[in-house]
Amino acid sequence: MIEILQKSPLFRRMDAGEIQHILRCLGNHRKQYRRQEYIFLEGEPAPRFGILLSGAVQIIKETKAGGRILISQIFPGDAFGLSYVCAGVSYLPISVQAADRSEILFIELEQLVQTCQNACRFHVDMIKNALRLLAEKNLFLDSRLYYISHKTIRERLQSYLEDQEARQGKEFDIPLNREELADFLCADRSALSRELGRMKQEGIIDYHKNSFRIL
Amino acid sequence: MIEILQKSPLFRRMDAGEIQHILRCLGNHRKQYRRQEYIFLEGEPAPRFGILLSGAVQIIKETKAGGRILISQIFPGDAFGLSYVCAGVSYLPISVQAADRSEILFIELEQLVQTCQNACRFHVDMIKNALRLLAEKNLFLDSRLYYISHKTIRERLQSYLEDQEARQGKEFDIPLNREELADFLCADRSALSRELGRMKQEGIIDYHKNSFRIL
DNA sequence: AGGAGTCCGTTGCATATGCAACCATGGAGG
DNA sequence: CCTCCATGGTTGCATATGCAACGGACTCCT
Repeated sequence: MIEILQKSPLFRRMDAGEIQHILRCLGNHRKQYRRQEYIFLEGEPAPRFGILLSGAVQIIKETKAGGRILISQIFPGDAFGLSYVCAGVSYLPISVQAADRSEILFIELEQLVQTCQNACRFHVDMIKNALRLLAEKNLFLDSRLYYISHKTIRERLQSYLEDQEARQGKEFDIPLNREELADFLCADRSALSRELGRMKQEGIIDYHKNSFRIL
Repeated sequence: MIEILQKSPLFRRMDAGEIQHILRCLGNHRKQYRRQEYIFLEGEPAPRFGILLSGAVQIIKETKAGGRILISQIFPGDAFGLSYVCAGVSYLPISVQAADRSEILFIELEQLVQTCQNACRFHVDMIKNALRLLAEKNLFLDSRLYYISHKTIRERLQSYLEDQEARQGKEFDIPLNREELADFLCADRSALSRELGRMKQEGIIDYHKNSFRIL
């Protein structure tokens, strides 16, 4: 368990001893779930968030039509529900379900922000980590919105690829396959493929598999 | 100044005396800017965030083509740059410019999260407020992304309107005019108007000005 | 009254894109 | 070697939508 938490962004830069220590302040409230079991249910309030210790869980949304939309997948070490807890929502707009037998560590907002009686200085680090987590998600959503806000697939691709170039350099790999990229940019896979072909044809970009270059 | 801060989400639920007190811990670092002057410049690191005390500032992004995209407008009491600071970015992807003569209160991350020497308990409140701010923005972006991820304007409208209905009830007003709604949903104003007309025609919805109802 | 400005609906047209279907390639595993 | 499966490129077609232009209703100001 400590090894998992060391990889968790919420416990970033903490060693095993520090985590041991802070776990006592946090209450160490753990629970096991069976496959398919609901962890949070749409419509509930959100008094605590979770950290997945083992297994796999999914954030899902049930549509009016009865369908289920997969919002995101959570892997061991990841936190989920943090935004809802920090925003203090009284009605969860999504459900969280175990995709496998899973173990969850639950943390309450008060436990996170209160400087504990033990006056442990790691609290400050963990608060910083929580702020970082929310802020990074924010920037990620911001950038995605920025890409999608362009009306044509070509413009979406260009804004995305320019961003990747700025981060990784002249020749860069993208971490998504074609289908994932199409989903990410809210476009049809075949239409995206077509547009990529055209752009290569016109000499705007060059690519091979997942390696790209803007010309 | 205290009156402005009382309206600021970062100082939520604090009275004038508490704000006075916490300001001393925060350093009270203020600065005046003239119209057009840059407050943060694209490419800089982000060591501190700002709270607008008076005036107006804009978040802008310069495009490759030399154009300027207005990302968002900041009004007195609002914080800006918080996400970049909390995420610890070393390269700001946007610029912040004064749209009017403005006064800014600057706060550093360390000042926000460190329990101050004065051991003032308001720190905990402020940290909660910062978490809430980031989390709420998160949920806002999430919902917008959810609307936009639908491929047709009709579906975008439906998901948006259903959400508003869930929040406000059977008959609800939307806070955006047609042009703002079109921008928000990343659609063309005339196309959106056309689709609204069709939906009313088909008896799916009814509306008059900004008052809507789903049938 | 007249003029300017804002907001919103309407329409004709070109086209970008979703959709469905099919094929090619390459890797994994028997 | 063969089969199965995942990935991704291609294409025909219908249509949703961006774009540009215009007109009506309304407010505000002189």
